[in-house]
Amino acid sequence: MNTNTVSQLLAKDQFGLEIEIKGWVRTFRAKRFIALNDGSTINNIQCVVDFENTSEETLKRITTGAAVHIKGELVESQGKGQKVEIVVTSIEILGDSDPENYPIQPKKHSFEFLRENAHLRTRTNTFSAVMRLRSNLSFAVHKYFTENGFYNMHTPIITGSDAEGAGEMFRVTNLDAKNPPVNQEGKVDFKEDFFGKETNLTVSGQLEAETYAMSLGKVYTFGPTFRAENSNTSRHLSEFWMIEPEVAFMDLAGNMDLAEDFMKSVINYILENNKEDLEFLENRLLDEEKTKPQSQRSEMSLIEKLKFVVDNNFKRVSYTEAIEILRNSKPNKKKKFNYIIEEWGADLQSEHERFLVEKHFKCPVILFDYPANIKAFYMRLNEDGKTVRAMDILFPGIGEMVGGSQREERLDVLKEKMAALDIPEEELWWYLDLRKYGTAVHSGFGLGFERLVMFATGMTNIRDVIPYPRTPQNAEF
RNA sequence: UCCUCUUUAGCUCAGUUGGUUAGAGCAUCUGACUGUUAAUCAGAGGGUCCUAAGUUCGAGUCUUAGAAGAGGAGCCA
Repeated sequence: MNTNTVSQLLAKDQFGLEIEIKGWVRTFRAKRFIALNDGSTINNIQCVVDFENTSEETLKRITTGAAVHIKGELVESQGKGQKVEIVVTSIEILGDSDPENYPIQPKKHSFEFLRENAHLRTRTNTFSAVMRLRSNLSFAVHKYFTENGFYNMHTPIITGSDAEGAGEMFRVTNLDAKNPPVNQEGKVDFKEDFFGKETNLTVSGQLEAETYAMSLGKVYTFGPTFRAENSNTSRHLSEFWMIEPEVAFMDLAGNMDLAEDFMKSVINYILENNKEDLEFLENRLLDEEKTKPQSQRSEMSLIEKLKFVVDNNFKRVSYTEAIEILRNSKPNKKKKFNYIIEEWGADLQSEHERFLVEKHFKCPVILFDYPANIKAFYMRLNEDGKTVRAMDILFPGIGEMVGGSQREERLDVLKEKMAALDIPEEELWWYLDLRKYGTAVHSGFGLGFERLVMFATGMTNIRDVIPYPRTPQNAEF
């Protein structure tokens, strides 16, 4: 006798096998039918209990959420709805689950409620599907880069430079918060802190990744990233996972090619390996859409959307072209936008990005060559002197999925831009060294992993695609 | 951080111009039934109406302050 997973048992086509299985009870119907799940698949296996020959005491302990060990025979199902089922010969209750208090009831729960029970929410179909997909997407990320000659690099999580400019940072300190040491200027003296200087949690591994790209050629980091922004939206987390490849001798066009090929590859991987989970999530979304008016329903189902991304080229549009499209668009002329586009140089608001992606092109869009003054200091200045080789990839329903650029490789230009933004050279002496010794064209991008998971699962709140979301005022679990 | 909305039973929600003992569905429990698919049928139990202060003869309902959650915005990934 072997201990199997539900996934393995459901795939078997030989009947009459003596088998064992351990899992958790999802529902127990008519004192006879256990729907058993062990996490190996979205599907349950039906276990048929001979209740006439099972003690009343045992039957009472078969409750939603209980852990059980079942021995029995795998047979062709007599009922409709499943191919195989288990005729139970013995059942052992491994762990009881008090039905009066168990929060996950056999009924629909709101995502808000399940978020408060995040330790139990993967016992539901939706969250188990989402987290299996998240796991496989993570694997697909490493698979893609490894197969394409990239080295995985672990960039530091505690960082000593505060010049990355990607957002507010979380300070890392072990000074006494009530009574910190103070210097002569009356400020906190970080020289006495653990690292002898001010340190923070990383907001990006990019600068460190650049150093490795300039020796190992093609590298990527995939790790946790922290932003202390007070953002209360369904698209932002204080702690999230970011994928950041960095490649030497690659220009912006190559960067766009890489990002597009990468995204198609990982989405294709789950289309091939998570069919059942995707079908479940697709049906969940279809049910949800039935409650909406026709005009608000999406044109494509979840799987159709994923296939569309894999099969079609992303639309590449320069910032300048995008401004022209927006300026001549209906909502701009009729003043429907909250921010009317009037001239070149305006920063694009999310309403503009949504218009381009969801109304105008109806596909993922890569915007490139942005005005220099709305982008970061390290981006490669174009020959026109006003734009930089930056690119953002915008996805329908998600917004900005990727932000990347060709990096400024010319020492003098980089120094000028840092000076203009008051970034002290001492802070980034090592970053400048890359431009002093063997500098070369290089590029990379950052991709928010959770936003990828959102797109792949159709979930609309980023807090529902990470196990334990960290957001302002919330670090439970 | 700003704007809008929400907070009533374990969950999802209703609750009229302020008025007796605050309701429904699901869940739970009890009983019936037993090849069911979120089983069905009958019955029962279950309430700090988010918190604090106020107005009033009387507040779930009105006012003020606060907390938490959601949606949108900004910022971004």
